Amino acid sequence: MDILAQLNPAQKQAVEAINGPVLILAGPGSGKTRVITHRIAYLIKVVGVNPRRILAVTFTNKAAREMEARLNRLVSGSVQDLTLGTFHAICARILRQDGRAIGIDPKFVIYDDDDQISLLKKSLQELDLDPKQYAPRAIQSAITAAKSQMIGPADYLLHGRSYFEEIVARVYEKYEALLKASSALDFDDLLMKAVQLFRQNPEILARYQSRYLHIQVDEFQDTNLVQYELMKQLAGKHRNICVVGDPDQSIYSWRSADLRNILNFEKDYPDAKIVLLEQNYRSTRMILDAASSVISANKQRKPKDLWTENEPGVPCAVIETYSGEEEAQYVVGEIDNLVRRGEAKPGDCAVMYRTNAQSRLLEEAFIRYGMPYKLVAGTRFYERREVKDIIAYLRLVQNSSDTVSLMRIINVPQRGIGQRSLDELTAWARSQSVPEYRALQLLAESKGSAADLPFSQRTVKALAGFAVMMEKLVEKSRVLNMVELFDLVVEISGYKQYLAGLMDGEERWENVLELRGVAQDYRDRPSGEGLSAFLEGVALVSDVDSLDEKIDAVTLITLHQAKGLEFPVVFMVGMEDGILPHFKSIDDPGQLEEERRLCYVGITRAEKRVYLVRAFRRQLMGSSAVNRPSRFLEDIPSRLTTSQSVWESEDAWDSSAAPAQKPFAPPADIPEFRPGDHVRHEQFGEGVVVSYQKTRADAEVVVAFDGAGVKRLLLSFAKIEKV
DNA sequence: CGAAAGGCTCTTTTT
DNA sequence: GAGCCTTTCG
Repeated sequence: MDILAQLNPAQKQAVEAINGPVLILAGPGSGKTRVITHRIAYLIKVVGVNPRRILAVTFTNKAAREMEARLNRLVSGSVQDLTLGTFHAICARILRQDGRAIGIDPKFVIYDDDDQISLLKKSLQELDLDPKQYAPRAIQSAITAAKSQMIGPADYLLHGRSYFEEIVARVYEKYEALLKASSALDFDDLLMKAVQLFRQNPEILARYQSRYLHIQVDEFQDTNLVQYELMKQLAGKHRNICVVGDPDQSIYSWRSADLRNILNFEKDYPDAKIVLLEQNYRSTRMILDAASSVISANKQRKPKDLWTENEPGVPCAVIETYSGEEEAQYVVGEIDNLVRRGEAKPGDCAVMYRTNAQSRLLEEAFIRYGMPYKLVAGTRFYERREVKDIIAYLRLVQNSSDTVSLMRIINVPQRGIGQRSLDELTAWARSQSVPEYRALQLLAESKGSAADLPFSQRTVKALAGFAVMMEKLVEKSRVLNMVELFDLVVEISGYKQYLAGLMDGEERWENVLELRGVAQDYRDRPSGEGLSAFLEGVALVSDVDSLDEKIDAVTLITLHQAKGLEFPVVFMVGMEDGILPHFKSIDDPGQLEEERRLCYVGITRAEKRVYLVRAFRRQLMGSSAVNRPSRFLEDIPSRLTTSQSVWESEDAWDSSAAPAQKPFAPPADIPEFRPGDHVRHEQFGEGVVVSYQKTRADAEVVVAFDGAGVKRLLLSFAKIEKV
């Protein structure tokens, strides 16, 4: 196959420019992913570069997987030798490998947002500061911002000007000490420490530099300063670095993404070749024109000429409904219409919104209507309590210094270890200057002869019991595979029984089973390695990673998550001032421009149809508010739109009433299953039915597949047959 | 010690 | 309206 054959001249140029720095400015739908994959394929197949010597950075794990799949079609085999992943995943790998050089325990755990907050609260406590006066969230964002500029606690103190910053500096210092004591790194550390490692150890850097002959960075407009620094370090020797981005799609400045990276790239690499991809293959001309008219209202931008040979298509539908409920109902009803007319399948449609909170109304409408949907975040699987609990057990098995995990689960399920006992434990551990976990071990050893300890007999027993259980897990973890270890944890921690006694226990148990499905992917690895790979995997997933295109259901997704995706039909809801643009951004011109880019990203996801939907009034934070139409709507010339008002009524929609229109038509015969039935699915293979539940228009079945883990499937769309 | 109830605050986007 | 914290009672 000729790799260059199906590319336009600009794309071809981008693929062939393999020597030296390259900056590709790629408009939406311009075949960016195509260019990246073809470039890598070209390097491997035509130039003969060993895949081991190529590094490709993506924004999400999903993008990485997709790229891998596409590459496999272009150059079969050898793709697994590529280094491919997110900045965070790649840095984690580097630090496990070489972090020792700067004092990082190779068994470090990765702390997510939640863990960070817990640790910050603990820091405040130890410093005798009031968490009400100094909101952990605020401190966290200050620390994140500092870390993305590689400012450590000591530097922060020097920079600190306000009183708040002084406080932050103190907390920052304490927080770092606690991280260190827990052998933990937060997300920002992964990046920052990698840069630090390379700065302080030129010989280690040299190794990576020589290895990576070619470096490729996607979504460059959303990188921050540390990421850029890291990239520069790695490209230091060969200078074959290719970055792809679109300033108009920069929507992560709040996560310290810095558009200056694009400008600096041209400065740091004056010989950079710049390629513009301006032909759009995705959208109709109407959609592209509407998007262009929105984005051109931004002042801070280089004008760009996007064009397309696609047909004009239909105008964007601008819809006004009465309330948030009616908005959701309109969306479902309209999708139903499209499906009935044969214009689209549910899986062709996406509903996009600014804030996660907006998904609830939509979800309710989809459920009521019996329309299949998949929610991309919202559920936040890895943030669920039961999921985090089980992961905390496993983390503690791997790394006994992990205090945050220890404190999380020491009394879950209840073991009679209350707050007071914990305070005593912390105090005693400190007085003995040992970590909490070690203190537990000491207690377990001295059981009985512990008259001088500041604990009651009962407390000692409870604490020691926990320590003994954990020790058993640690011991077994050396011989068990990941699934066996998982099962053992759930069993001897008493977690299974604990859930069984809870009201929503069944639902939460299903989540535990789903996590077990993830563990199955690591079953075949050697014991210790399986555990650390599993923990790393679950620490660095993003919500879009779980999006499954193969399921024919409407996608519910935030505008941020939608970046990089495309759908034939896009509904953007909440097109109101205060929502998009968000009220927090309205007063700041810079932030307002980012909101506009967000709007642009949304519109440009669409291939055939765009609906811009708003509600006349809606419930916001409890009370009802009347919002003006989004100012971004004014930027779209009327020749590109059709407007319609579809008020159902002035009364709030009675949610208990039957749907106003006929429900989405399910296939006439829905097969029935029972738990325990053996079934086969065309993608997932064989498995056993865990549960079966009829809904109004469909049925949902949960199956534990032998290979693919536990899946929740809608029978009207998934093809399942009894074995 | 733990469960339940009541009161408080904040809601943007996420690797 | 949800989640988090504190208080209160058993």
